Amino acid sequence: MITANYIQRVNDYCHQQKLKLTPNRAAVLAILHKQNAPLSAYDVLAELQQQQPKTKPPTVYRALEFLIQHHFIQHIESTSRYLVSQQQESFAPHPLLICTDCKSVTQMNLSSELKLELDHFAGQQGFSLHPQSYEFQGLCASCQPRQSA
Amino acid sequence: MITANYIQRVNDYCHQQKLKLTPNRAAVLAILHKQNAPLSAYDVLAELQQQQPKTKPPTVYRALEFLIQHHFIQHIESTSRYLVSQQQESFAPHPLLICTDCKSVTQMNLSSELKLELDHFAGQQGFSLHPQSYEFQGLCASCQPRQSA
DNA sequence: ACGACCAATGTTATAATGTAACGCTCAAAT
DNA sequence: ATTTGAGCGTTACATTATAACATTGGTCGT
Repeated sequence: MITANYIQRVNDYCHQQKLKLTPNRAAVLAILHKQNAPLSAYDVLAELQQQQPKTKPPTVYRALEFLIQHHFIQHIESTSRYLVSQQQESFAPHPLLICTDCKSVTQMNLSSELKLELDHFAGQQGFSLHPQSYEFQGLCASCQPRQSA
Repeated sequence: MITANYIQRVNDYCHQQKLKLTPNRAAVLAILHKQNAPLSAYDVLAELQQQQPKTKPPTVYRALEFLIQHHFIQHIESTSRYLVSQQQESFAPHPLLICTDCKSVTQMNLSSELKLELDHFAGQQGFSLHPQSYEFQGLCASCQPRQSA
C-alpha cells in the first residue's frame, strides 16, 4: 500500500476515534511505513532530521509512544526497533517471531482457540494478557541449520 | 533454596557438561539468585563492586552472556533485566508474563500441547521456535482495574 | 620443562537507547 | 477573555550495551 494512502487511512481512523494525528506523528508513521522494516528510534530521528534538522530525540519518542498506544506500530522489545503493524480489518498488534540470529522479524497469526488457551494459562497466574503483544524467539527460515543430505 | 546450595548444584551440572563456572560467573549468578528478582546489569555490577571494586561493565555482561546461553538465567527483553530461571528437573527458560504497568515478571508453565501448537503456527512462517523463549505482555493481578461492585 | 595456544578477564573508551524537567504555544472549553 | 491542557522545543542527562586491545593463566603437544 502506498504510504500516502496509508497515512490518509490512518488519518480518517483517527478522526473517527477523536485521536490527533499531528504532523510529527504522521511524519514518523510515514517513515516507518515507507521503510516497512524494523527501525530504531534513532533511525527514525535521522530521517526526520532530513526534513526538520532541529528535531531532538524526545520528539521522536513521543510520537512513537502515541503510535504504539493506538496500535499503529509495535515496539519490538528484544531488538529495540519499531515496526508498522500489519493491518487486517482494524489496527491491532500481532505476535512477533524474532530471529535471534539475523534479528529479522515476522508477524504471526494465531488462531482464536490458541489465544484463549494462552489467556487461560496466564490467568492461572492472575495475569490478563494484552491481546497479541507477544514476542517469540527462534530461528527464521534462512538461519536454520541445513540438513546434510 | 539457599544460594550456596544452588550454586553448588549449578557447579556440579557444569562439571558434567564440561562448562566452566568461573568465579565471576558464579558471583553474578549468586547475586541474581540471592535477590531472586529481575535485576539490571548495572544493579549486578554495583553488587559485584562491593566485593571487587574495580569490576567494569564488560565483566558483568560477559558473565550474563554465559549464564543466558546455558539457560541458568533469562534476559527479560522488555525491561532489560536479568532473572534466574525457575528450575524443574533441568535448566531451561520459561515463558514470561510481563506486567506493562508495574513491570513485575512471572514465569509461566505452558502445556506441551500448547507448545506444539505454537511451534505449528511459527512453522507456517518458516520459523523454528527456541523452546520457551517467549514474552507475553499484560497486567498482573495487582494492576488490573478493579470491578466496581 | 617449554612454548604455543586459547578462553577468560582486565581496561579504556564510546556507542546506542531512552528520559526528566522545564517552558512555550495554540486551540478548545468555560 | 481567560483558563486549561495537550503537544512540542530544548537542554541536559541517565541507562544499557559493546568495540577494541592488552593481559593472564591454564592446557596441550612435543
